[in-house]
Amino acid sequence: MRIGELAERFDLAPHVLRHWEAMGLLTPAARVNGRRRYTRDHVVRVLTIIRAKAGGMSLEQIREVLDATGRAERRALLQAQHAELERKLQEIAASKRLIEHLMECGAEDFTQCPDYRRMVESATALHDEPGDTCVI
Amino acid sequence: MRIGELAERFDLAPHVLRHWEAMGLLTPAARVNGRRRYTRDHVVRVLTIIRAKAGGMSLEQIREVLDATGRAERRALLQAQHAELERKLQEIAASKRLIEHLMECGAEDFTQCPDYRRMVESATALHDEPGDTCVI
DNA sequence: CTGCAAGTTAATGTCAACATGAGGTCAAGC
DNA sequence: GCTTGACCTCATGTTGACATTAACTTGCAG
Repeated sequence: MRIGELAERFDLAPHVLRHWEAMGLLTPAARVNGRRRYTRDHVVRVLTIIRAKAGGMSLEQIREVLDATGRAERRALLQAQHAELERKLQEIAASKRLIEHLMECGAEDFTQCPDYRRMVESATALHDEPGDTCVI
Repeated sequence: MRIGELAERFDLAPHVLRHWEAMGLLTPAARVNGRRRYTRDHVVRVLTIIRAKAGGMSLEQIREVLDATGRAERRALLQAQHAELERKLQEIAASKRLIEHLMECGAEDFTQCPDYRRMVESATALHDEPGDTCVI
């Protein structure tokens, strides 16, 4: 399988696969006259990379997981990533609820809506000292 | 309220607020001897920006929503953003399920696990033509 | 044999969202 | 009057994940 075929299969540009290779994520099975050749296993690997990216991992993080030797090491990395995903889920759910309210509320200047202020406050970690004089 | 105080309140660097201003997201209420002055309303605005960023919006998108005049225009923007958040939720949930399986599975080379291959396939939009000879 | 599409490396450009640094201003405290 | 610290503008640097371009080689059709 040549680079063009593999790239087209996932609607990627070939240089993306070369980039991933340069980043240490995807080493071709062989070279034929200098051209890269890939196998079925590489298809799974590319799928894995795409899925991991969709979950918000950086190429560096993906490389760590793919390179991890042994179950223990990989488990630790995955644990961290799992927690991170859970955090993101909460974060996005909060933003979503906020938007739902904004659409219902319909006040001309939504920053003046007391409901909105309450939601924003509760959804954001405040670094206020307790007893601060400026009450938002 | 000076820029340093507002920034510290959210654990931001002052130059971040200046950057947001340069991007058209946050205009100070006034200037005193050239120094920016902010009000309580700006606190809400900063919170809004932070929350929107946490939801994955770009500064440009945030500016559009904040600048939107009229309920209709804002509603349209929010609708789009709401759909986008829903998509992200699904995406992240899929990645999370994948990771959960990886942690349970524990095969030495997880890319060989048939369960894994099935999950990755189902979780990724494939651009294969039906009847393609290479069956992953 | 001649083209041409697809591959190669290497260098450089892009984009967003800041970060950093230079050089200057301003009010307060000693 | 002099220092200190927070502020100012303007310019340039950084990061991650590519995108683009240049200049070259190779595989295959006609």
